[in-house]
Amino acid sequence: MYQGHPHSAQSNERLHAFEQACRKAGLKITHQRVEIFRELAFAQDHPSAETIHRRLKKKLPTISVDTVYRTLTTLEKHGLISKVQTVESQARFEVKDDHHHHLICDNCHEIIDFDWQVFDEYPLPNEISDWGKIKNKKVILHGLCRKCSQKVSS
Amino acid sequence: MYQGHPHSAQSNERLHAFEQACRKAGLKITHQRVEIFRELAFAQDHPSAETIHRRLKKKLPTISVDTVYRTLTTLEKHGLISKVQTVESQARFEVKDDHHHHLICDNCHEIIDFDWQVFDEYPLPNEISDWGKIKNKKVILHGLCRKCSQKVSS
DNA sequence: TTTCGTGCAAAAGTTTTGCAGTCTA
DNA sequence: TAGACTGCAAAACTTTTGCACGAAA
Repeated sequence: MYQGHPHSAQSNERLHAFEQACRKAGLKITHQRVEIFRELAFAQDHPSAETIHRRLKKKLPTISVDTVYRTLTTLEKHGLISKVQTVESQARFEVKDDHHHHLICDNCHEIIDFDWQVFDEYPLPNEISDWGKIKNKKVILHGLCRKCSQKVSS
Repeated sequence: MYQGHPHSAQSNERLHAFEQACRKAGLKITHQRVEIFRELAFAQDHPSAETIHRRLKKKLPTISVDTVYRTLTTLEKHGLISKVQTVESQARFEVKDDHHHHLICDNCHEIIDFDWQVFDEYPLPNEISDWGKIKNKKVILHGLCRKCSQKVSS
């Protein structure tokens, strides 16, 4: 359910898989790309391009925002990451993973992932097949996270 | 499931309810607001501010884009309409209605509504209650609509 | 008549793009 | 070395805001 710790073996695997995928796609493995992907893979909060840029400046002081945008667009085009559906003005991203759902706090805009296997296996209503071909189904829950509901009520 | 025809009794009811809600909220009932709401209520495609503006120019040639933006923001603030979650750069809107789900074509970006009562009544996973308080649950299906899958395959 | 809303124009916020130099393979 | 990638700067696109006039209650 949750993503690995920055220094775990699982993390290195993830970066290794990323480099493999880049090679396969004919993308050069640049310092910037690796760091952007790493940032996204280890963040649990589905950050925007601006957020990723801000965080990376500590490590790569000269990285530019447009590189972050360009890289995210490229990686999305190659199916390595995806945009998250939100009602916010800035686009937010996550490492591609079709099988999870989102829990969104309407106050602080935190987005966290959750699994729901029973739902995943549940058949869709019949009428849907008339519409076309479904590739992905996802549940999005909105509400107030624990922290925000305490703030609001206090 | 679907929204009423422009000239049905149901439609007039909808507009009437809108005017009531405006009065209750202390909002003046201007020509522009009524037309923007009407456009949204009768459109079945969850239009963006730009789209609404383009469509309204036939009827109200002098209406400005910023009025459309301002009106949509105001109506959303008062809970009469809502933003739709998308991965697109322009925000899209719909008349507020908590109990329906979305079917999105990844090619032409058509968004249509569907009902799924079995899901609505299905209990959430237990762990969710640890996170906070859920106010709304929604299913979003992605895929290719019939028209687009034919185009792609031909 | 008073207050709120609109249209205009300008600004702010988000993302994309052309170009010249830099780096990966 | 060749082609792809980056950083810079400028542009494009989306949305918001200040102000003066116009419209609703």
